[in-house]
Amino acid sequence: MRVTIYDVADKAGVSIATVSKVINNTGKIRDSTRQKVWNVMKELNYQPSVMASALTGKSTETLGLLVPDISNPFFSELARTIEDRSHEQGLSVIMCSTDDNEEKEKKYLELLQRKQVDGLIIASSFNDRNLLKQLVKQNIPLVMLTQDDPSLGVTCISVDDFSGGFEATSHLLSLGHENIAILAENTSSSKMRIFGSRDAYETFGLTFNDSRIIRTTASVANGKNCLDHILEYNPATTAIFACNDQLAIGVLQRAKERGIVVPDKLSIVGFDNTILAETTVPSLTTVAQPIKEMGSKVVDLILETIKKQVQPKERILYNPELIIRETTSKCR
Amino acid sequence: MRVTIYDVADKAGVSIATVSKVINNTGKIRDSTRQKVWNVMKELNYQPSVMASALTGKSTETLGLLVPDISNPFFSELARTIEDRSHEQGLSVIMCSTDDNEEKEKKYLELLQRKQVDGLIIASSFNDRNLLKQLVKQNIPLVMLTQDDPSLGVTCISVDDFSGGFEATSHLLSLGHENIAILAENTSSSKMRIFGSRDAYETFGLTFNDSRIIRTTASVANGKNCLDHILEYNPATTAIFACNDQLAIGVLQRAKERGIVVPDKLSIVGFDNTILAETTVPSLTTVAQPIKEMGSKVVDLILETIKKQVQPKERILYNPELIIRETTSKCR
DNA sequence: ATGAAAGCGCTAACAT
DNA sequence: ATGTTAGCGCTTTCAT
Repeated sequence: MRVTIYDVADKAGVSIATVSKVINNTGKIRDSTRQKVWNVMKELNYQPSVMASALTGKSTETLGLLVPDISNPFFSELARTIEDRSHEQGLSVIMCSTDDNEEKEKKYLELLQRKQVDGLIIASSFNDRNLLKQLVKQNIPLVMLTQDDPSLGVTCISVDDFSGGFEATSHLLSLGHENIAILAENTSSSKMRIFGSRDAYETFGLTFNDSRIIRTTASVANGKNCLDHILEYNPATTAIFACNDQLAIGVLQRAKERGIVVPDKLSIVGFDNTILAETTVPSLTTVAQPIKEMGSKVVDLILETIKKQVQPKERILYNPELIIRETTSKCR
Repeated sequence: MRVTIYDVADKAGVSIATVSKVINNTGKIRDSTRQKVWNVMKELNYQPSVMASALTGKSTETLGLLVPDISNPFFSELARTIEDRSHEQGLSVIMCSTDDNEEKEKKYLELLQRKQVDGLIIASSFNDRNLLKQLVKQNIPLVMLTQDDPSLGVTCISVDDFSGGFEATSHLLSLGHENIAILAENTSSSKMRIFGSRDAYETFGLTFNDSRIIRTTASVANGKNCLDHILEYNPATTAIFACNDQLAIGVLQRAKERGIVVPDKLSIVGFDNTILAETTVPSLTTVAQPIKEMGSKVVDLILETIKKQVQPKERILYNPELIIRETTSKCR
């Protein structure tokens, strides 16, 4: 059987209360006693049960992380920094890939609550915002990541999507492209990127056309399909702004398959600057998010929220950075 | 406060024992009572506490997953299938990236034990095999993934690394390459891939040279450095077999940077067939692992182990598949 | 078919 | 400075 606090107490010749105190560094304990207990703990290889202590009201030292898909490089890179920072602070993280699927979102949220996670990091869009509102009402520590939705009244950390969309589109516009298609997801971030794009058009004195937006979800395969679609219905398109790297790469690959030279015949801008962006040829012009900073920050923030027991509802926007590589060139 | 079993019992006018029984579908309960309790649970949105039930000896419904690095596409893809399968079976998974760092390995193992995870999936090499042996001795359900080490006496799931190494090298050899460098990690899988490579040499009646092995760890950056090293000390090298895609891609990129045309001047074979392999240009010849099957299987197996409370110690090898793309060609 | 009560491993208030 | 004890929310005998 498991070594319990009783075993330690017995062997050390003290009460369990004393042992508990040395574990948690509370109360007043004589140094010699402390030392004795320490020794016994080591000797017995005693590991305090998180379950038991959580039951008494202490924390579970566990965070829940919801992302659309952990196998998407952007989110796995994000997850990695979150994991590192969490572990540094003594927390472990349970990962949940929601696929932007309403049922899964709900199920995972329930699961995580049953597990009494200390806090939730939500980097996945929620079809049913009410679920989130409920969490807030229940005062469950919660920080949104890559999901800037002020209406929720919780802390949001994200890149400045508006500005990112603006930069990406301005870049294309300044290269002379006017026939630009946008590949977007059904998320708040995509929405803001589109607004940024629209703003760029206006800045350039051009009119933005909603019909150039194609809705889809992040995957290389979808990127390919989108290009097929574009070529069929808008063959005059000279540039594509994809709201994430995976889509951009799908476009890039299909272009290659169809003999369309990038960037000569088609310029492409992605978003996220994942590892994928560097490994393609031509390498992908994209908008970088400061993944490390964001991941680190979100953990610090959720920890703070947990400690203070109040939802701080800040709104933190990081600056995106347009990284010009080889998939964009002058329109001709 | 949280809704507890007492609240439900009160409101339903029964004892907590009865409620417990309907939750777990144990004992004999009158249908009408069951219905009544069900209704109250729904009404109160009651969520049984995993903590409390775990404390009574039931499972925590949690798995620990140890990988070298979740942001490595191979492992994030693997993690995704594991996560999916686990959730299907009602389990959540805590992720731990060890970086093949002995301290982290130890720390995470302790952490996961304190959390009383039901089982461990270990896809990370262990510097200190004793830690693993201890786990086995403590009878903690444990399955090794991508780590075929029969000496451990536990179930191992992996691709047939020997055969993978053989295939990769045979491919190169049959193209006429004889001056092949190998980029390997310090893992059991790399070791077997090297043996496979050696076997290929022997099959071709050639002698394998240990000095052509370069040890490193998985990352694009390391791949680049390795090529620099090779070019300096073995400029006659015509082909490289990298034990994972990241290294292969590093090589590919550096080759491009240095003006070495792939595959004309240098052939490259990777391993894993991650998303990266398809997105490069030229696309990467690599050895595919059946990630989905392996991920699914490992969860089923650990579940079985948990249920039966005995370590089954099977050894499951999946067949690798050489995928010939564009980074390999005849030596000339 | 249902309930009372002991116990899981721990914390924290209260005694001593 | 240390110990006693009452919970925490649940499961599981054992009564009834």
